Amino acid sequence: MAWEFSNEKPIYLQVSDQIVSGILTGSYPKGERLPSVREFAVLAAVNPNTVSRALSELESVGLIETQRNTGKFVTQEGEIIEMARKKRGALLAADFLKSMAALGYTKKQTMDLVETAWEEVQADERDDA
Amino acid sequence: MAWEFSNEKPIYLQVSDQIVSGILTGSYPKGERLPSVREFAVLAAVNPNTVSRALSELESVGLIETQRNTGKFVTQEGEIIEMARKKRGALLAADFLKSMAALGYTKKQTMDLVETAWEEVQADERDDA
Amino acid sequence: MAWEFSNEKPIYLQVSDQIVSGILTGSYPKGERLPSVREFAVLAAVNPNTVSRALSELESVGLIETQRNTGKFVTQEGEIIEMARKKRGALLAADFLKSMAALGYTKKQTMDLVETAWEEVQADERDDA
Amino acid sequence: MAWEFSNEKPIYLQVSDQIVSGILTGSYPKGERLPSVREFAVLAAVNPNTVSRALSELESVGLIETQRNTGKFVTQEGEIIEMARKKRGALLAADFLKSMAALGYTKKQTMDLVETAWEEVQADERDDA
DNA sequence: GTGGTCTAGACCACG
DNA sequence: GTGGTCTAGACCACC
Repeated sequence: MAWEFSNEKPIYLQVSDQIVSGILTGSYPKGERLPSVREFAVLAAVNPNTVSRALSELESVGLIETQRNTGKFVTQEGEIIEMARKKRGALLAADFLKSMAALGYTKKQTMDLVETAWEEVQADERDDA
Repeated sequence: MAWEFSNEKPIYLQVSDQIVSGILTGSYPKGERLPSVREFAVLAAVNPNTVSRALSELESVGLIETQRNTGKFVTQEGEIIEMARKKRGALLAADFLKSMAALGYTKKQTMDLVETAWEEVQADERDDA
Repeated sequence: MAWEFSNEKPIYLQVSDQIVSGILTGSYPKGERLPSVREFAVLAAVNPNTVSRALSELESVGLIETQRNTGKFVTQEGEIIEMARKKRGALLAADFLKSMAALGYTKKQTMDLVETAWEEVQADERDDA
Repeated sequence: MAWEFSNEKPIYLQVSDQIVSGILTGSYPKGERLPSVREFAVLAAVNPNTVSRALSELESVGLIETQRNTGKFVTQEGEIIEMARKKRGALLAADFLKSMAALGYTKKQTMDLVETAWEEVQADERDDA
C-alpha cells in the first residue's frame, strides 16, 4: 500500500508514526537494519529531509540506533520497544477518554462505542486489502 | 475551570472544543444566549478575533446561530447537538482504535487499557476539583 | 404570513423592501395612508426605530410622504412609483447578469435558467400559501 | 483586469468571487496551482489575511485544496466545479426572480428586461476592455 | 453594547 | 518561500 498523509499533522510525524508502527508490529524486527533514508523517501514519496527528521525522532526515543557507515538499526532491547508501546498506548487512551468525557460520554457509552467501532476498523482494513 | 491551552493544537480550536463541550454537557443550554465574543475573550485570556474564529467554526456546523446585534445562541435543535456529539465521538473512537491497532494492540488489550485508564481520568478530575 | 428576515442583509433594508413591494403591487395603493410606525413594528416584530429608518429610506426616494400629525402616505404620483420599479428592476437585472457572466454562463444558458427557475419560484409561492 | 471592490459586500467575499470566477472560466485550470496568498494580496491590493480568508471559503466548499508548504490547488474534480457553477447560478436566479416578482414584474416583463439588459452588460465589458 | 471586517505586523512549522 | 496562527487595534453598521 502507498503511504498516504493527511494534512492535519506534520508529515514527518506521520512518517515516524508509520515506522514506529512497523517496529512495534514486527515488520522491522528488533536488531535488524532499517531501509535507508533514501529508500524511505522513495517509499513515502517524500523529501529525504522529512524522513531524516522522522528518524531522528525515533532515535531520540531510543527505538533506533545509528551505526557509522552501515545504516540505522532497530534497537536490540525488547524493553525499550515494549515501553514505547505502553507509553504511547496509555497516552492515546488518556487523551481519548478525556475528550469523550468532555463530550458528555459516560464510561459505559464509551466502552460500547469502542466495542462497535472496533468492528468497523477491522472492516475498513479488509476493504483496503 | 481555568482555560489552559496546549501548543499542540491551534488555540482557536481548543477554544471551540471547550465551548462545544459546554454545549454538549448543558453548561450552555440549547436555545440560550452565549457569552459575548468579548466576554469569552476575557475568560479565555485570548484575543477577541481568536474567539470569533472559534465561534465561526461552531456556526458553520450549525451548533450556534448568530442574531444580528443581539448575540450568538446555541441552536434550538437538539438533533444537531446530538448528531454533533455522535459524529465527534465516532471520529475520536475510530482514530484512537486505528492508532492502537497500528501499535499492535489487540481488541482485548485495548479494551482493558481503556477500562483502567478511565479510572485514572476520573481521579485526575477529582484532583482538579 | 409573518415577516421573516435573513441575516445576510440589514433588517431595516429588508423591511423597506417589503413595504416597497407592497406599494408596487398595490397592497398599499397610491395616495393611501400607510400603517403607523408602531403598527409596522408589531407586524414585523421589530424595533420601531428600525421601521422608522426603513420609512425614511422610502421618503428620501419620494415613494412616501409624511403629513403632519396624520401619518405617512404613499405618493400620489404614479410616475415616481413606476420609475422606482424600473430603476430597481434594471439594477437587479444588471447585477444578476454580471454575476452570471462571471460564472461563465452564456446568454442562452442564462435565459434558459431564468425560464425554468421562474416556474420553481411560482411553485414555492404556492407552497407558502 | 483590475481588482476593484464595492463596499456593499465584504472584500473577502468579493475576492473569493473573483477567484471562483477565474476557476469557473478556466483562468485557473483545474488541478493547477493557484498564485500564492501573498501574490493574490498584491494583485488585489489587500491584506494577505483577507486573501487567506477568501481562500478558506473556497476550500470549505471543496473548490480548492491546500498542499502543505507547496501552495493551494484548484480541485481536480470537474464535478465539484460544475456543481458549484450550477448551485451558484440557481441561487442567483432564484433570488433575482423573487425580487422581480416582489416588484410586480410578470414573467414576460422579466424575460424582456433580461434580454435587453444582457446587451448592455456586453457593451460595458467592451468599454472596460 | 453586539458582531463583523480589515490592517499591519509578528512568529512559527514545514519542506 | 509556503500557509497558518495570533495579537493589537481600528472602524463600521446595526439596534
